[in-house]
Amino acid sequence: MKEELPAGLGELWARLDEPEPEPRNRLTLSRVIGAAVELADTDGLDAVSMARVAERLGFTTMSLYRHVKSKNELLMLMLDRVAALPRTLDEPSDGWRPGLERWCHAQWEMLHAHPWIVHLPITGPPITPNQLAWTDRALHALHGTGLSEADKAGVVLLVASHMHTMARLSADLGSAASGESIAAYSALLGGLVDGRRFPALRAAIDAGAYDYPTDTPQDERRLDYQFGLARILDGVAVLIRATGE
Amino acid sequence: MKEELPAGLGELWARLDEPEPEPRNRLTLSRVIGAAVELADTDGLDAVSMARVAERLGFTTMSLYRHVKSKNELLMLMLDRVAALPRTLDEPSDGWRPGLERWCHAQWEMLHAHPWIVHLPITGPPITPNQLAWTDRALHALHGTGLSEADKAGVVLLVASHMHTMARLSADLGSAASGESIAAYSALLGGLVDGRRFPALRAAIDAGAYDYPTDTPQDERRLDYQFGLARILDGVAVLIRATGE
DNA sequence: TACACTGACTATATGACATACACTCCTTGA
DNA sequence: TCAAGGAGTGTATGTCATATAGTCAGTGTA
Repeated sequence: MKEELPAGLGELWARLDEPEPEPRNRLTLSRVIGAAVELADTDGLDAVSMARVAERLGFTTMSLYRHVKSKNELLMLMLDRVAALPRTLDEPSDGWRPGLERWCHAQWEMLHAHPWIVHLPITGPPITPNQLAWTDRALHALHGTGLSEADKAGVVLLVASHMHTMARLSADLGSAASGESIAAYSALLGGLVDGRRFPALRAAIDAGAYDYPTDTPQDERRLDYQFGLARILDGVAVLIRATGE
Repeated sequence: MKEELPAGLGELWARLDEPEPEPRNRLTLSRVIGAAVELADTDGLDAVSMARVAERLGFTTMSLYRHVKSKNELLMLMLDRVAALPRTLDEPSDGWRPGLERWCHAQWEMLHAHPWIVHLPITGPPITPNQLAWTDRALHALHGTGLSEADKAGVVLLVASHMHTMARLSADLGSAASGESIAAYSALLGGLVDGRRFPALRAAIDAGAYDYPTDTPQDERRLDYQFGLARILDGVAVLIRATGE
């Protein structure tokens, strides 16, 4: 959770673009990142320790530090590795709203392919090339709306935050695996909430507003981001209309 | 980040309500929580280790485990301790929107009084009494809008998530203390972003959309949650209007 | 051919951390 | 008076990131 704003960043990105020099049995930055990502994908972010990454590559723990300044840097590089912009986003959209919706869908796909992303102890703003690319695409989608640049930036932050939050919720619910604990939670909540202390909440629970569908297959049981996104975009539409007047 | 859904929860809440039995020099659950909260308030969440909490109380590390099952449980109790509903929210509001806005303001105050809240490694849904109370108040604010219970729940989740996200951003930016690194980031961003690769982002930066006001006093330099909230509530208004038809 | 240098990896060590486990008392109730 | 249990202690284990000091093979220079 400690944060040092990095110094030689450009240098780091340059190193990323270098081709693999000698494909011998040598350790490379790319291999380190790859192993770490694999670990996170299969066993979660907690499984990513310097020791385990090194072991998977057949080297000693400390060898990683030849290629990476700290574990924090490795985590940042993992994010960048995985956050490549999909082709889909290059096609032109008809209007800002479909554009942003497509952007969100792509973001959602990425966040679900690598659920550990939302658990990265990242503090501070995005600075990796791929992250900047995502931001650029979202801003681009708002081109022609008449919004000020500051408003565009605000909208992008809002939308991106929403996706991030929902993905995190979804990942947490999903990793409380097999749905059992979800059902358990529903029951727990139902039993815990006293109608006298919490009448509004009680009513919502009784109406089934907090039931998660436990019968749907594992993959579908993602939390839905659409509802919130629709509200947000409706609100953005209001702003755009007001700006145009 | 590992999650076990707790067993004897009701029992735990009951223990919270018990009056302090003997105010001698004994360790109590309440004192443990209090010391932990003080530590987090002054030195951040990372400073909260079982060892340091115990030291502050003049006991050994292991003594804490007599009152708390795990550090995770302690973190949950810290949150509950600090998340008491303020009186303000009891007064009636004229309409759902002012009601939600008041709710958000109160939430913002709380999150800023204890910035570590947003860094709690909480996975899974809220279950402490005070958290439920907050949810209940928010749902209550939407009473009379004609929304379905499920929609109300969706709106509350959306609004609460937004506050949480903005508080987190604000805390992170604030803890990169003294504003220096914020300015440093602005400069870094400005230098890093290539106008050919990221034209939309470049335009936004050049328009000052990503400048943080470094001249405002420390306390005011909080990230603003109002912009996003206004968009969200505008969107909710659209939904309410559509529902009423 | 000799040698020093360098870059890549290893070995070992440190200090923080959560927490298991086995105790030592002191208080309380019978 | 004594047994029992509760409260707190002491010690130990395993994991973690990472500092520091090697080791060793290959390379360029004399």
